[in-house]
Amino acid sequence: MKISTKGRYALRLMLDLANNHQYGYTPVKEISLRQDISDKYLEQIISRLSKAGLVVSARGAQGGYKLAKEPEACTVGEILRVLEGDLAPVACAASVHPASCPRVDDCVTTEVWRRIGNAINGVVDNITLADLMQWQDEKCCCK
Amino acid sequence: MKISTKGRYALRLMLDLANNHQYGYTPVKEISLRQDISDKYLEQIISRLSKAGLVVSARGAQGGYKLAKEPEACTVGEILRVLEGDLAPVACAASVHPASCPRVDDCVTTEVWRRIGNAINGVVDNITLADLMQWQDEKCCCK
DNA sequence: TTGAATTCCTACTGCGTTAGTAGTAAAATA
DNA sequence: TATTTTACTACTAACGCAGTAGGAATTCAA
Repeated sequence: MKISTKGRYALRLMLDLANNHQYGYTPVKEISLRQDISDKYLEQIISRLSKAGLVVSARGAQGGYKLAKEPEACTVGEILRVLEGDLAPVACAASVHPASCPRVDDCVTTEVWRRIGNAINGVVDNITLADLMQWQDEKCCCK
Repeated sequence: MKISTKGRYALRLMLDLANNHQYGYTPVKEISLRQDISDKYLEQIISRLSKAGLVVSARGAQGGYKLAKEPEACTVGEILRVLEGDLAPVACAASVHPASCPRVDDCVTTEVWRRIGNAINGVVDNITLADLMQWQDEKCCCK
């Protein structure tokens, strides 16, 4: 019941892009240095975020990646789902294509999984990158 | 971000015991037949529930397992934690022994994981086996 | 026009976890 | 004493995770 490094790194990556949003394209290598994550690994992750349309890329020198939309319009839920898939804790309770199960008729545990899934979605769909940036500032000020 | 078969089977197992609570001890083999899960595998699962004190066992003929407390006093959270461990989505946000992390000072994503964990706990700690039994009845009546 | 920077694509690998299977010892009952 | 049942532990096949590696394609700048 854990989120993989891909999902965790994706969030740090996107927050990094949000922090540098004003400077245009950011190369993966820079993020890699700042976040201390292998650039090759980050590449795989950001490539999926790119295909999902959450970031846009520019090749060649001076290229890199930037957020496809403003930080306040990008939710944690969108990001995590790209890397982790549906956030329901079991396949039969997925919110998009629930897996069919022979026991579905008399299985009441599904309701538990459904409620957990809803709770998770309720959290991640209501936090944006802008929120994370603000939390950062608040944390910073207290020091 | 999925719950393993151990966790899922554990819940079905405990619900089965709850349904048969009035009849005293239930042997694993019976549960295995009803739930269509390998008895040897169930044995491993129930053994952990037993060590955790959620069920009590009796060896020998006419033996088996039964719930250690009434269905209304046993929450889904207790059950899942025995098999899945802490339900926080990442180790650094665990509610009992959070893993320490070198980035903890400037890492704001922890707050996301903490909120997800709280949401999950909020759900599972407020559903008891008795609730599941009631949902079963309601489902049954509609048919 | 060449070299450097950068994304893009895909194959490979080590390792730990999951999902079981299997066998046997110990205890209790009838 | 035979049968039923838990208790314990070792084993294994398959899979997913985490990361490495290498090279092709594209773009910019000197």
